[in-house]
Amino acid sequence: MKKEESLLGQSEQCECRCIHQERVQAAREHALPLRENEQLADLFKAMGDPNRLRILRALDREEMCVCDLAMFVGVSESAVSHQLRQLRQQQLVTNRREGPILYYRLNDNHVSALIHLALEHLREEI
Amino acid sequence: MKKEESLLGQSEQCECRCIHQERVQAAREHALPLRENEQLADLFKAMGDPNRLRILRALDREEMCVCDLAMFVGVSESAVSHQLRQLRQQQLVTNRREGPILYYRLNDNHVSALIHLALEHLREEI
DNA sequence: TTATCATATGACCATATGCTCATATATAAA
DNA sequence: TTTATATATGAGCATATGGTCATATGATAA
Repeated sequence: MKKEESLLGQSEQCECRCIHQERVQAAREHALPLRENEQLADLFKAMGDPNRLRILRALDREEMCVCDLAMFVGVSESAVSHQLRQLRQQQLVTNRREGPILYYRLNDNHVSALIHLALEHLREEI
Repeated sequence: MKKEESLLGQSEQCECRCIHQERVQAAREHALPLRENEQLADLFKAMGDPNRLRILRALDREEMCVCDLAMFVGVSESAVSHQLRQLRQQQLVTNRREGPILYYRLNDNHVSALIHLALEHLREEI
């Protein structure tokens, strides 16, 4: 995780046999900033777990509280709470408090759109 | 990974305190089949690594061979090859052989669309 | 055939992940 | 205040993941 292209400046020659230097160069110019790339990966990673994905799908319909989600997913409330934290950190869900109960919902419609697009990909490919 | 809702049939009472049974029930009816949910998670997971994401972004422009990608990402060709295998398994990339060289490219435009949508989400949220 | 190049694959290891359990916090009721 | 409810959080552990190294494969050249 720490071996970045720090030492591979744009004009350096590589010791490895690299076939298309121009393409590598072009790819570098087109690449996302390190930090943004990392954030993007974190976003996909947050969606890349079966239980978190179930949670997102459930919240795509209506808001639910933690114990509902725990029962739906079939794991402990603590486990769901840990998962929800990751989803919150990636701005995938938000909540609203009603007394002692927190109602979770999707943060915006990008989430829904991402899932639907991915499902399309999945269903086309086979 | 093996504790599924196998024991939580639709009509059973839960021992845990669950507030909105109807919502849980509705979420169950709306839920994806286990296998499809798993596949969907695998797809997002494949996109949820910084180096694999860089590879996908690079291939979004033009096809590249393994050693190009290795140089671009800044890891060994072996590492890239391992990553490409995951991307192939998720149908995110394909390749074409030209002599001894394999040229990789994105499999379809869903991939590109997913990345752009996720980037939108990222950029809006802050 | 042998040698070489481009890539793939398996074993291994350090780190990351997801869960459980115990505990902490926050709100509401008694 | 004390008690209960709903959720959050930290530690610890088993498994998953991503990299390296060594080796295998597949294509081309000699």
